[in-house]
Amino acid sequence: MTGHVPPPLRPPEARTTLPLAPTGEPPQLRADAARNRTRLLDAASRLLTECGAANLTMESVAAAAGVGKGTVFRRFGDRAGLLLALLDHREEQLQAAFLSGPPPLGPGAPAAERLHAFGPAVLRHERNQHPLILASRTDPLRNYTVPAHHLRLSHITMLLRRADVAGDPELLAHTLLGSIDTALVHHLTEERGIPLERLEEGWHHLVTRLGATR
Amino acid sequence: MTGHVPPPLRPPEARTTLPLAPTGEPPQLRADAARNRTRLLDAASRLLTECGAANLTMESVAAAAGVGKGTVFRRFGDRAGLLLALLDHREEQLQAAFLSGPPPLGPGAPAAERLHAFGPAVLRHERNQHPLILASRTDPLRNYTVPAHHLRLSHITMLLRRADVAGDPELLAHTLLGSIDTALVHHLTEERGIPLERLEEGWHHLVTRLGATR
DNA sequence: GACATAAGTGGACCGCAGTCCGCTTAAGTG
DNA sequence: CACTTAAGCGGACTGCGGTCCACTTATGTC
Repeated sequence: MTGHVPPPLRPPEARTTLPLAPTGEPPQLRADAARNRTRLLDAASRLLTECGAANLTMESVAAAAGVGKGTVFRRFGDRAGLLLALLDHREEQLQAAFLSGPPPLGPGAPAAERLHAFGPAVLRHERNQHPLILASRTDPLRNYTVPAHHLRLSHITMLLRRADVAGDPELLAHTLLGSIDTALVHHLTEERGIPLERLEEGWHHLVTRLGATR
Repeated sequence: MTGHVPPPLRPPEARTTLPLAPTGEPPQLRADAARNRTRLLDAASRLLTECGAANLTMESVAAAAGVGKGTVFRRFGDRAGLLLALLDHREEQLQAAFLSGPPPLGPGAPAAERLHAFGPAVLRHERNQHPLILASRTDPLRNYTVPAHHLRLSHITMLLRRADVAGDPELLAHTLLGSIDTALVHHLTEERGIPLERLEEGWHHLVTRLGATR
């Protein structure tokens, strides 16, 4: 979840040494690269609060971090990649909460309960990050390939199965996630003036209707 | 639905003449402007099939239509506006089908039937336009303000009410539309290899589960 | 410590979206 | 038809995302 290294560029490289830990890839950066990475993230996060997402240019981030523009792109691939990396840290907290946190969101509660708790948790988690999240959504398809989304999706799918909800679990999971998608939520709350509470009620109603009774 | 005139720029202009028809705005273009508009749309549509959406630049469209670049922007606002205008014509056919076409999609059938018919109709309508639709989605919020989306939304909302579906009709309508959103459908069919038929089944299941029995 | 090399760096460069503003022209008015 | 004016026009210009490649450097090896 953590290391965004879009251009791994490492050739297929048939492993000669057996992997001690089953790490998919070694995201280990060279010392200077790792230092520049954190510098860039710090600079970006500072500029973000100072100037807003709209005024955050790749060049300004590079300048603020004291590195060249090319370095930013090499590390994060593109602008969306940088913004996604900024979101990543926060996302880990949410993930920890639903993967291993206390019930009803975390394990320990019945699947239906966890399902009910999931929507409000996401809504509240993203509540203050709408601008950044929206700014990271340039390509409408990219969202589906982001690791964070994948994790949420498989989590919901798993809960739907465990709760014995009828229907296609994968499609239902997509639909559920779609109903609390940031863009939609932002539109409903900001443009239409619908309070978050009503969205939470909507989530509960939907989950109930799909057959996950509390 | 038809006239995209993003920069009307007409000042508040307290009407002195009473409007004979209650037209919100006069989208009537000057003769030369109207001619250039169709020229631009023709050129764009030609370039689109020849080079694909990705290679469609505003400058190339302008050149192909024999007008200046500024004219394209004045008429369509931005790139997305041009692409949306291209989609508009096709969209009208779909609208005609669910607003005044034959049942079960059009009026005449019970609301639940129409609801069931709506999903497959949209899926099939958009089937061949994914690239163009996706290319028009730059701003994740814009979709919600597009007239076509608004119309679909209020249509679904109306059907949900008439079918006496329990819950918040507006939120449910958003959720239903989200479940057949182009980006999602494209991802599921192209990336995940899920056939359209399965998506249609998913739609029927969802609508049924929400309480609209056939 | 000398060496090899893969990884990292930075800034010149490119293409395109979008803006600006002085010029042109369609279309009412008398 | 002469005149007025608001709408339209076009292309130079700006700013940013993204690419490229010659140069530098960290790191493992002997």
